[in-house]
This record gives sequence, structure tokens and C-alpha cells, in this order.
Amino acid sequence: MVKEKEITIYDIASKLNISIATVSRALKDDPVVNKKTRKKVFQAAEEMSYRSNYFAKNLRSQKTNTIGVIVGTLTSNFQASVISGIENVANKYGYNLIISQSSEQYAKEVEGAKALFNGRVDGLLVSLAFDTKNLDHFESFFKKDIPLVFFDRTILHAKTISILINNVEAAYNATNHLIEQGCKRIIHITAPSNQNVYTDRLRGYRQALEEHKIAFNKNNVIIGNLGFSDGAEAAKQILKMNPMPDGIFVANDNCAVGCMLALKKASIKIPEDIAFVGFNNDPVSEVIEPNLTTINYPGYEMGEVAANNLINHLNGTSNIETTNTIILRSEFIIRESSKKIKQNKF
Amino acid sequence: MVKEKEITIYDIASKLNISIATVSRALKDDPVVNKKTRKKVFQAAEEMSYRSNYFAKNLRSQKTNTIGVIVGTLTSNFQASVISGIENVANKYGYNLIISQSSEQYAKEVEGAKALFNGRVDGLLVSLAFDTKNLDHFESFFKKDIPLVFFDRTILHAKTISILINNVEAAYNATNHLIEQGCKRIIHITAPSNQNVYTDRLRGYRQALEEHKIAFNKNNVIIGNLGFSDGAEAAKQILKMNPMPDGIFVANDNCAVGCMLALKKASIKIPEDIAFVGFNNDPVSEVIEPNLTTINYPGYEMGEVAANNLINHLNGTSNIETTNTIILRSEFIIRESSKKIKQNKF
DNA sequence: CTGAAAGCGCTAACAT
DNA sequence: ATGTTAGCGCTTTCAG
Repeated sequence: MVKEKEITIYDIASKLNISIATVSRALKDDPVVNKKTRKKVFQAAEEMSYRSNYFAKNLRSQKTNTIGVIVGTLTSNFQASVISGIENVANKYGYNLIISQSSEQYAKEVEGAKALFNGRVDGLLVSLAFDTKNLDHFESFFKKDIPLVFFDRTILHAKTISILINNVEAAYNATNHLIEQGCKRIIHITAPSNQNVYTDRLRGYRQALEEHKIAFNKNNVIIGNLGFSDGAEAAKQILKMNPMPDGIFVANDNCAVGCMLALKKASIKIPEDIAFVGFNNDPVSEVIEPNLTTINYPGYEMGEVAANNLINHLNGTSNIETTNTIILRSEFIIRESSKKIKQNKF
Repeated sequence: MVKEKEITIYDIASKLNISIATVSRALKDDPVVNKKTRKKVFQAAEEMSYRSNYFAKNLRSQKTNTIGVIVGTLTSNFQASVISGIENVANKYGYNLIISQSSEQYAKEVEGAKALFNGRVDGLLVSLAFDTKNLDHFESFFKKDIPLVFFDRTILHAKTISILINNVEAAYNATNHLIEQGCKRIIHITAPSNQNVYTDRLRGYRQALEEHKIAFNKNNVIIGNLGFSDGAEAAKQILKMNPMPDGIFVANDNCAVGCMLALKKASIKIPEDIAFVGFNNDPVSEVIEPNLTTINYPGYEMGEVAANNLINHLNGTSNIETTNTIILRSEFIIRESSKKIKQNKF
């Protein structure tokens, strides 16, 4: 099979006996060209199945029309939703996406950042890895004024926007709710991470305890990787505690569910013995029995907002330097896993 | 803030007083250049923080080092796993990924294909949308000999490889298992789609019935979009049936779980009243109670295999025209949701 | 082993 | 309204 020759504006020009400049202008609707010429050019382009050459264009314009995305992992419902939102917006504005997974490791994140830098992305959307503590690997982007938007896992920085929910408040509400349900010994299961999302949730947890004059005990904070199996692991620890806790606030639904299942197997009653609150409103929270009380974390929307902000900035419509943080609304959803006090029916 | 000037091989050349040709050669380890020169070039490149310009390179080589991926949706565990596998392999070989979501709609798939064609991807990995019936929108790729690998949802075509599991066999095993557990009236819940994965599963279901002399009844096939809520919808229909079924084989775990929850709410006992088998081995299958019997569908591995095949072909290591279909191993996993016959303990 | 130079396809300044 | 031309950064052929 013979490969079809790639059509260029030269081919169109010579077919129409006009100059390439005119073809180039016509193709991007430059009002300066004669309407008839324009029409002819478009027709010819269509017939010859011309497609514009991005590299040549990019080579001249020094833009790639590509956005880099760095996330921890794709295989969580939350992250997939975010990507989905990003993809949607990017698509609309004609931007491509290059996605890089850090697998929650700083080293891989650095590698990914370097690759995206060399790929000359126009901008970057980033959710930081568990163990990322500094932003040195993004210095090269700052130096070249390549805009950077953080979402979810962020570190504040003068040259970036952060898209967040109010994690302190959400965690405060969660913990407060457990206290109101009568819990006295509340465990918090979270990640071994200095990321804002985890420190803020811990802070909200502590705040609620303090307000109710419950002493904070660092043995009540269980650290793990927040996966499903880490939840089961945590359950083992919990079962050894004496006295056992009567409430658990987990920084992520998946882990909460793993923990609940393990405890249920050990004949712990939820919520009667131990009440549970998770985080994320992952679909699994409505599968586990009892359904998990959680915080709705708007992933898709977060992706859209992040992408919109970046692209607006890229198009010069907005300026990252003026805005610094965007807080999205989150929502506390009460389900059966935390209702120790049964509602009266009227 | 002053933008740093972009360093090119000209800068390196003039600094070192050599020609750009030598720099270019040195940079890609052409054995023809003097080792000392090579070293100097690398050192200078490092110092000046040079980064190679992909557009210029691509413009010359007419390659993009980019692979296009078209999937229905990112927000399913299976698809996310596939992408994860693809990303991993692509990354290893220095390929970028452009991901396009069809949202399971043919029209969007066509659009995505066009965009990727104009984006001049070197190759394509595709899982077709629910309602895609022909491959016309990929004609332009075939004409230009741009290789195409299908995975999961495929249509056989001389110029492509398909990566699959044996859906007929898997569905046969699932149905057979239900029959062995004593089920007489087995429902199959599936998608309104002509995609191989669904027709094959239906075929396997019928085959098992036939072998056991159970008449096929088309009213026992419930069609929906296989989402969580479609499962609940199906449950409504099932509750109206008289007699009710005693076994259900669902073409996807998510939908199975939605259906199980709805039936449980209606006080149906699983597996005693109705036994369930799903498909995919989604994590949720181990959260639902009773745990869901299902077919393990190796998503991550499928992504790896698909990407490897495409890249090998791109590198000339293998030839798509000779291979046509690659069948991956799947696995039937029996859990509580289908065990009507309790095992004797020894 | 190294250098000179053409050309990949396109845009934009300048000229007509 | 249209054409001419330089040049974006790189690879590669041909010459030395």
C-alpha cells in the first residue's frame, strides 16, 4: 500500500496558483483575504484532505497547545473524576493533555515534571505526591513563566493558584458530628504525609475535640497509606485497643470501607459500637453497609475549575498572580454509618 | 521577571566553537563523534540547561512520539487501570499520551479520532463506544498506515490488532456455575450494544443454557447502560417478574452491585433467593455483601499489552498485519454471592 | 571526525 | 488583496 503524500499549504497554493502566504492567511480566517479566495482555499484543502502541521506551527509560535497534568494515581474515583473534568475543558479549548502519574512518589513526580518541561507544555496542573515537601522541581517552570495550577494536594506559592476545598472545616464537621452522636474516643486514620489535605484534616479533627474539651491523644491517630488494605490493617490495631474507640474519622472512603469490613468481620457493630465517617464520597460509600457518612469532594468540578483557570491565564484572560486560592464547596453527607442516635419518626 | 532565553544547539555550538551538526550528533550519542567532544557538548548542554526542541525534531522526522488513546470513560476502575498500564509502558519508551473520552457516544468518538488524526499521533489505542458500528472514522489512519490497536471493545479488522479476553468462555463459565448451583431461571443484564464484549457474553450465556437444556427466553435479558443506577432500575423489573429469577449474571460489577443493593432492600436474600455473578472484578465486588462472584478482567495488563504491541510495531519490531487477536487470560472468581450450595467442611 | 548547507511546514514582517 | 522571504531548531547528506 502506498502512503498518501502529506498535503501542505504549498500544494494548495500551487494548485490554486496563489502564494502560500495567502493560503496561510485564508486558513485562519484572516479578514484581509478576499472572500472568494478564502472559499477556494477551504475547498481545495477539503478536497486534498489537508491537515495543518502542528509542529511547524508550534515551531514558529513556540506554543504547544498542550497542558501537562501530574497526579498521584489514576485509579481512584476522585482522581479519575478530576481528569475527566480537565479533559472536558481542555478539549473545548483545543488543548491536548499529557498525563503523568507520580504513583505518589516524589522521585517520580520530579521525573514527570522534567519530562513535561521538555515536552514544552504550555501550562501545568498538579496534585502533589504524598511525600513531596518542596517545589524545587517546578522552578524551571516558574523561571520560564509557565503557569502552574495546583489542585487538591497543594503547597501555597506566590506564582501559582491552588484549588481546594476547606479541609479544616470539613474535618471539623465530621469530627463534630461524631461527638454529637455521643462518641468520646475518636480515632483519626490518615496518611503519613505533610500534604495540606492531611494536615488540615488533622487540624479540623483536633479543633473539634478541643472545642468539646476532649483531650487530643496522638495514639488516636493511625497513619497508613489510606488504601483499602490499609483500612484492614488499621482495624487490627483498633481491635487491640483497650478501651476500643467509639468513633472513627478516616481521611478517605476507600480506607474507611476496608476498615469497616474488617471490623464487621470481628463482630463489631457499626455504628452502635463504632461510628464511621469517611472522606470523598466515593461511590463505594453507598455500597458498604451501613452506608458511609462522608464529605462530598467535587472532583469533576475541581478538574473543570483548574483547567479553566489555567487556560484563561494562558489566553491572557486572567492573571494567576492576583488570585491565589480558590475554595470549592464541599458537603457533609450523613448516612447510616455514623448515626448512633436514632431519629424520632413523626 | 525576565524570561530566560531558550537555549538551542546553536548556542552550544558557538560556545564550544564547533558546528551545530556536531552538537546534534553528540547529543544523540552518534558514535562517529569524538568522545571528548561528546563529553564537552553534554557538559555545556547541562550547564546552559538546554532542552531539545521537539517540534523542530518532529518537523524533520515527521513523527510525534505521541500515542492517541480513545476510551469510553475514565471513571471506571477498569478503564483507569487500562490507562494506567498504557501510561506506564508509553512512559518507558518515551511516548506521550493524548487521551480522548468518547463518553460512550459514537459522534464524540468520531470527533476524537479526527482531533487525534490532526494531532498526528504515531499510533492509536482504542476501546470503542457503546454504539459504534463501523470503523469509517479510522479510515484516514489506515490510509496513512498509522497503526491501530483495539482493546476490550473491538471490531475485527485486517489492519488492526485486537486485545481481548475470551468473553464467550467467561460468560459460559459464569452461567454454568449458576446452573450448577441449582439456578433454573437465570437473567442476564447487559448493554444495548453490538460491541463484541456484550454479544460474546450473551453468546456464552446462551451456550451454557443450551447445554443444560434450559430454553433461552429473550425476556430474561435485561438491557441497560450497566451503571450503578441501571442496576437498581433492573431490580425493579426483576421484582415484578413472576416467577422471580433465581440467578442473575450481570455484564459488569458496578451494575450488579446496584442491582443487589436494590434487591436486598426489597428483602431478597442473596444468594439464597437469587444468586449473582458479575464481571470485571472491580474492587467494589469485595465490598458488597455478600461478596460478588465475578470474572477477573486484567485491565492494567491489557493496557500494557496494548501499548507494548503498538510501540513494538512503531519501532518496527513486530508487525500488526501478521497478528490479529491477542487473548488475555481471565479468571473466574467464586465468592459468596453465588454459593447456593454450601460446601461441606472436613 | 567535523562542517556547510538544505529543508521539514508554517507565520509574519515587509513589499507590492 | 496578495506575494516574497526570513527564520523557528533540528537532522542529514555531502564534502572535506
